[in-house]
Amino acid sequence: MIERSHLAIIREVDRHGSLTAAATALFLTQSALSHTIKKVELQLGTPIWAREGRRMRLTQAGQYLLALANRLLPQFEDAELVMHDYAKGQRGTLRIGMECHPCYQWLLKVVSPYLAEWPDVDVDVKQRFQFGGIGALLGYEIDILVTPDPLFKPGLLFTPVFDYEQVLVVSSRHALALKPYVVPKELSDQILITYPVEIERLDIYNQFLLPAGCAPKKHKTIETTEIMLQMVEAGRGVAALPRWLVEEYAAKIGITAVRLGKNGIAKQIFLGVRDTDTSNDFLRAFVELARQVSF
Amino acid sequence: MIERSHLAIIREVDRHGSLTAAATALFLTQSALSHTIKKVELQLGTPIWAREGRRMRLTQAGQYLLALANRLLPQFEDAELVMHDYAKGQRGTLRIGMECHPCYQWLLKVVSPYLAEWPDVDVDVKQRFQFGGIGALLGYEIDILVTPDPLFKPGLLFTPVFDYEQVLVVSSRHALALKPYVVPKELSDQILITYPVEIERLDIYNQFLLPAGCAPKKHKTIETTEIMLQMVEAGRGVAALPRWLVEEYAAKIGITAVRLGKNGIAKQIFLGVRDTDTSNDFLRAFVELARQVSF
DNA sequence: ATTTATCGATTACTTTTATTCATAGATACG
DNA sequence: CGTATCTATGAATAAAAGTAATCGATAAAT
Repeated sequence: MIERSHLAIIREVDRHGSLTAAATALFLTQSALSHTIKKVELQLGTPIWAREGRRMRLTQAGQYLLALANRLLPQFEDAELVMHDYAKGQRGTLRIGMECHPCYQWLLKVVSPYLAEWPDVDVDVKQRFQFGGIGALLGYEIDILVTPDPLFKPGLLFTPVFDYEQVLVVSSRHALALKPYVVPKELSDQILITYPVEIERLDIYNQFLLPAGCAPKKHKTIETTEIMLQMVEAGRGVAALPRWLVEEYAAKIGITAVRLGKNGIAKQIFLGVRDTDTSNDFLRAFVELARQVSF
Repeated sequence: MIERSHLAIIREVDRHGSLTAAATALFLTQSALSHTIKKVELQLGTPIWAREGRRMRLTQAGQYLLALANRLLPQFEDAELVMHDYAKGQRGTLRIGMECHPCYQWLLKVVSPYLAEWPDVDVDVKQRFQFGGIGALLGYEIDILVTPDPLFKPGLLFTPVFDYEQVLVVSSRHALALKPYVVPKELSDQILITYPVEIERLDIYNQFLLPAGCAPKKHKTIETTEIMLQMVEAGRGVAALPRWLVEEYAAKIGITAVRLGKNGIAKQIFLGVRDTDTSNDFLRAFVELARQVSF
């Protein structure tokens, strides 16, 4: 078997020109190298060097191995640096799962400074999970889950990162735009636009319409926030989104936020992680940064 | 230090799904693997696997190492096959040096079947040497020297591979074309074309003109055999070449071979090798094939 | 629900391998 | 021609790798 150490010997002998010098560079005695070399040559069945007096000339086989050494050794050495980064918690891939459609806009604000602070950490964002966000977290599909619905399970740890109010978005020219708040039955003649997720995960149903026994005139689904808001602006329907998001867009397009019910719908976003990962520096740093950015 | 064996362990554990199975594949006990793994993880400072009950899941660091293993291990394994070929004398590069210009045509006839017989041997031909052909052989610049001038030195071994007659080539329409042979003074009014080498290495001078105290009217040098022969055909000069070479071209172009002197000039081509290389199979095979082809 | 089989970790012990020391033999250099 | 320097070698030793036996945990089978 050709070992890494054999390649290292071949490279150092070539670099320093003699066994003795190579031995010093490798922190070994000349005798140790001589023994090792003899064994390797015996085992390979072919000499690596041709002995000419006290000079050692690489044979063709030796030249082949030298080329191999110069190719492979740097890869070993690089891998060791990488492993050192992993060991220090400086390197890795942070796989973030999103169970909260509008949070994407918020996430971008966190990821941007995070990437600058952790140059050797890659960030990956996933939005679809076969067994739900919690399942993805437990199944190591993702490392952090961004969700409004924490599930306190053994092995998982949820941290609230920011609070917001879920509001109704309507066109600025809409009849409801001037109201201080809307009540459920006012949506009975409206077209409601939501993200394409199960109704149980839509707060406007859970916490607003269903308790009052109401339903919108029609329910449409749209993937992207931008298109959804343009539909709303055009008076083609109303939607429920975080207030901060609506206010951000309100500067650019004609939309208005209206409180849902007299007291509004208060929401909270959580970051979930596996508790085995709490010692991971770059993961903990992300959670920390997420909280800072949000206040 | 990451060793080849560590990469092998990571690959086998991944392949077989368990330490126990990997241990079997590596002809080791499960205990041995467990020990080695523990040591490596301790030394790297980061776990390679996350233990979940009796399951082992690769960490990100582990996945990095697995990728490294899949990249590097095949190169080790391939190198071992190559070394095996070297050991059996089946592989290598045969560096042939030529000190005999027209022999190039002959060499091609030998190399062609040789390459077919030794698929893992590369052939390289060199024609210019800083310290002469013998020097190139002794300095490991080449492995075989094709030369008409053997020099019996300790450490070198010369084998005659074929005999030929050096003849004068003239245009078929040339006055000398009909003679049974030429004498030196008949060249006094001729233009002599030779390869661009030292005069001492030109037999037509050494063995023909100089002993008789004669010289050609003019001496031109040309690198390539083909152009030289076309010049001869055009009546622009005469040249000295091996008879077999002239006869080969005589079928295509209008040239004729004429004996140099009453008895002609007999020549012999030798292959020279270092005596340390005589145990090299593919080198010995070349010398052998060269003799067979030439008879 | 309980037994059984399987897995990985651990401890103590054994074997193998790597390394060193001391030294011989060979070779280049002043 | 001696001297310094190089590689090779044998015996001794230090270090590493491996094994056997066994434990605790966990799936799978009954």
